[in-house]
This record gives sequence, C-alpha cells and structure tokens, in this order.
Amino acid sequence: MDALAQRLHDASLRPTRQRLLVLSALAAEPNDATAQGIHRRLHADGHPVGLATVYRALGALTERGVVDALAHRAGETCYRLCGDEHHHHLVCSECHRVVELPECELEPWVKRMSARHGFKAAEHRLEISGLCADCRA
Amino acid sequence: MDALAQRLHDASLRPTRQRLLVLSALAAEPNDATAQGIHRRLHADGHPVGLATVYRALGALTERGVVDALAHRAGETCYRLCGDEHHHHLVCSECHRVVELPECELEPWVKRMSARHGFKAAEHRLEISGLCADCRA
DNA sequence: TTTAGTGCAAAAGTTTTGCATGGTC
DNA sequence: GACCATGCAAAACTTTTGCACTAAA
Repeated sequence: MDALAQRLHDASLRPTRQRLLVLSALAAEPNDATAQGIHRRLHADGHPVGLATVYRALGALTERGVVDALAHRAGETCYRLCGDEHHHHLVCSECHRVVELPECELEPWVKRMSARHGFKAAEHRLEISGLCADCRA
Repeated sequence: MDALAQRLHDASLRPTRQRLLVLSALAAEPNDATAQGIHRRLHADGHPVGLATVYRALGALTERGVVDALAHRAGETCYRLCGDEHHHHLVCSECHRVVELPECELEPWVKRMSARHGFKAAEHRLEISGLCADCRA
C-alpha cells in the first residue's frame, strides 16, 4: 500500500484516503476499469467515495502519467495502472482484457516518419484492438 | 451520389433520403466524424434530419460493415466510411497541427505481436506526438 | 398493405461543474 | 491560515427508446 502513496507523492498529489482507494482499486483490477466501476466497487466494499471524486482522481492521475486512459470502449473511458517503461496495448474488443506489450520495435519507423515531416517526435502510442483467444471460441 | 445508393442496396437497407444524406456527409468528411457533427452539419446545410435518425442510420450502417465505428475519442464514437485508406497521425504538441501518414509498415509487427498473445488483430491506431518544424523555431 | 424508417420528446448513462465544507501542508 | 480536495446536487453531453406517423416494397 505504501507503493501507492509513493506514486502519489512522485506525482505531486496529496495522498488522500480517496486517491489511495482509487489507486488500490486500479491495482486490484487485472484489466482496465471504468470510473463508474471503480466507484461501484469501492462502495460495495464499504469505502464511500464520491463519484465526482473518482473522476477527479482519475483525471489528475492520468494527467501526470500515473494512470493510462484508454478510449477503446464506446461511451465510457477505461483506466489502467501502468508500469513506467514504454509499452503498447493489445485490447480485446469483446471482453476488454488488456495485454501489455513491453517490446517496441517501432522507434526507427517513428523517427523516420517524423523527420520526413519536420517533426521531432517526443512520444508515440499504439493501441491494437482485436479478439482474444477466449472470445474467438 | 449513385454509388452511395448502391452501398445501401448492397447492405439491404432502404435508400431513404436521410441515409443518403448521412452517407454523403461521411463521404465529404476527410477524417472521421461524430454523430453529433454529422447532424449539425446536415442542419447547417439545410437538410433537416432527426438526431435519432442519424444515430440509427450510423448504427445500421456499422452493423452491416458499410461504416467503421472508431472509439478513439473519449465520450463520443467516431464513424468513417470503409475503404478509406489506413493511416496514422503525427500531432504537434504545441500548435496541434495534424499530419496524416498514409504509409504504414507496422502490420507485420502488429500481426506478430497479436499472434504471440492469441489475438486476432482487427485494427491498430498509432499516434505520434512531438514538435513540428515551425514550433521548434 | 405490409413493413421498415422517421421525428419528436422523454429517458438513460457518463462525465463535468458550482459551491459549501473538510483535510493537508 | 492558505490552499487543495471532497461531497452533493445540478447541469451538460452523448446516445437510446417509445410511440404515433410517413414512406418504401
């Protein structure tokens, strides 16, 4: 639990009860979670947190890179606690399972394309969506 | 305009005035468009179509594969006519200029990674952000 | 004339915001 | 004490749905 407080500290965010709860809910989630889902779950577990607070916490965390926001589901944003190293996402469009791809061989191509258009690339994000093995069965 | 009616016929959808208007709005859009945007645009052009009708038309067209639904923007679904070539975006983080990259050499890597994790990749989106030539000066 | 599509308004769902209150530094 | 965070309720949005009505087959 201390690691979560550390993450907040590194992001210059005050370690409030609510933010820690949101972070621990994200940490407990194997895949990604919605703001509504986190809110529901916290309440079910007897940890009352206002819905607006959940949204504000996720917004602040996303803004500082502690959490990734994925817009792969229509109508609602999904959030996920991520490791710090560069990686990409493989998302199942059916069950929303997320697989992290730590390997990235895209740099050369990205650099080349950026240079061709006069850009100095700072970062890139790739999201692959498709059907996972289970959902294809 | 006849090509659009043909698309509807192929999809076993009646070629109504409203559906043709929605399709032509999509065809006129260089990138993707939202339901709200299409509705606004049709009204501005003096072609009154109910908002619910726009949603229903896009839903029916998506269901039959005439139109692609992209969930890359948080809060609203984007649509585009199929057949538009695959491309990626280079975005300037300073002036928000967007450059389209029609060339994509990522397929092999995407396919390989998907297969490695049991996925059947349906689509992928790459967004590169950095500074454009003007903003670096 | 049978069936499918449309318009309108109301409803449902997600996310944001205003403002008074409470917690952190 | 100054400032930031929270809770609540209301508001803003996107999208869906029920139902009477119109247009296509």
